[in-house]
Amino acid sequence: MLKVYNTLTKKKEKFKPIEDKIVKMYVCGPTVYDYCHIGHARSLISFDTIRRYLEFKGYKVIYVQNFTDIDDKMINRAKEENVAVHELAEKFIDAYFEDTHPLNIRKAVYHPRATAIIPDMIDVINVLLEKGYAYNIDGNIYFDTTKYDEYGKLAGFTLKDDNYSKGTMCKIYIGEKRHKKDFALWKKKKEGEPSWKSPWGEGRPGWHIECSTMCMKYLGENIDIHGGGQDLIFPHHQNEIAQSEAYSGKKPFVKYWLHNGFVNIDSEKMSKSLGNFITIRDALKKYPPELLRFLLVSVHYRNPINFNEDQVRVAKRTLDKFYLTLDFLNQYQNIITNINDKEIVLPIKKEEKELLDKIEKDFIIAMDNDFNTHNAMIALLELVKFINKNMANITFFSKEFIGKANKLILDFGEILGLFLTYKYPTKEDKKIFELLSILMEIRYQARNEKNYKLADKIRDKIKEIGFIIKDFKNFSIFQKILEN
RNA sequence: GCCAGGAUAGUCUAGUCGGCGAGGCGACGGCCUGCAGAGCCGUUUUACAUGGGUUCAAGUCCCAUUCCUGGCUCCA
Repeated sequence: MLKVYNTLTKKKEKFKPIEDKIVKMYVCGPTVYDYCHIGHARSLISFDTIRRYLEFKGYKVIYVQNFTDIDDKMINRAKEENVAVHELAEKFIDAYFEDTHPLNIRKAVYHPRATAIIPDMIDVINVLLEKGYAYNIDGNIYFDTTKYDEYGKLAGFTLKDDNYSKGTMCKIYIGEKRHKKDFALWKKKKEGEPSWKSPWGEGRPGWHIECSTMCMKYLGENIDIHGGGQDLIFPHHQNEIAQSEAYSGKKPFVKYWLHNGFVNIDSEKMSKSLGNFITIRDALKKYPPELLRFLLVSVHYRNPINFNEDQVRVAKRTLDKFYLTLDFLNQYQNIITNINDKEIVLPIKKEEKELLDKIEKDFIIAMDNDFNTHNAMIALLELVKFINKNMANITFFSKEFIGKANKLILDFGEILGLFLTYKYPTKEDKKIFELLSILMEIRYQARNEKNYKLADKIRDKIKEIGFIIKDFKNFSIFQKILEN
């Protein structure tokens, strides 16, 4: 039974999509005025993992993620760099895919851009005006939050208790808005800015309206999951709810609101304003992509994660344990053939069977509990430890166990977006594997004949190509050296 | 001020619709080893912010308090 924590109710709830077997899922994507940072990566990886798990549970997931390609930040940055806004967008949308691909973040079913749905947004705004939820002041259209009685329910406040004794709100410029929490649906054109024609004159959409419009256009007026970072709860998601429900008259707009926690750098929030952000691009120069994904997925998605060298080091050590297991399982056949002329096939042992069942059960229990990837990983780690522990004694395992253990780790690994190169080796990978296997066989013989000169030469040469060899008592394993 | 989340051994991270004390890292010791690297084992056990309360039983539930983080303003 899958349970998810819903920001709207602040409780874990049983997950039951509106339509059987189909999950309609929308995740807020980046504003494409800069490279994505590892905070984005965390959000994207969290929801990518959630998507993968839902698919594992048998749901068809319709996953939509937007690109915000028009807003103040876009306009300002374009001006600074002296390029057109759409050129800026092109550049960083391309960069988005370049950066997310190595992290095994799958593409959404739809990746709409705000500027591609301007007519749809205008339609939505029109209806809001007609229904009296919005007002027009000289070509600027605002949403009237006082007309929508549940305003604040996601963020945990009501307009009534909107008292701010400690300063923050005094700074807010209310301007022509009727209420300080009212927000722009449409902004009148300013000189030199991109603009579109509308019934209220030239202008451009406000920030929040694009997500509502896209949700409704691609998924419908009621969707199952809407995700994003915790910083989007207010005002962005709150405003989305208000305008969507006001538009359609159907509640709830979103059944489950899911929000991921922040990435902290040395215990401080990573943010653009603090300037302590690390782009995915820079991180990938320093760390292998799988290590990054592993690190980000090893913490529950709602908890804060502290990103520093120490954490990376710990993650690396743990990941190495997985690699050792996987390489062992993969090379098991070679190892066995080297050691024994003829194969000994033993039936799977009770202990092995029980362990596999337990791991599978634990993994699913963990993931069913609000996608607790941390515990899911601990379950897999238990299997890894069992294998690594008994590895030195090669005849310990039954062949059936080897196959099943390998499949289990790879299948579950795929849900976490890990170990995909083991599961889906390319033709090239397979050839390399065959070649290395031959070399390992030769080296094995050389070592048996105490011809260490040859054995070491092979080891050195293989290392130059990018593989290290680990010798155990009766056998050796080759491992790919991770590249950044 | 309001809202949300948190405080678990040297450190990081689980567990939180109650029922004998979790795991990783680090440290120390050992085993294995032609070399190298790695691996394995053991030790590091009055761990749950504080004070009350409920209970046969509380890290877990209730009340109060302290401190931390985030949001209330563009931000994943």
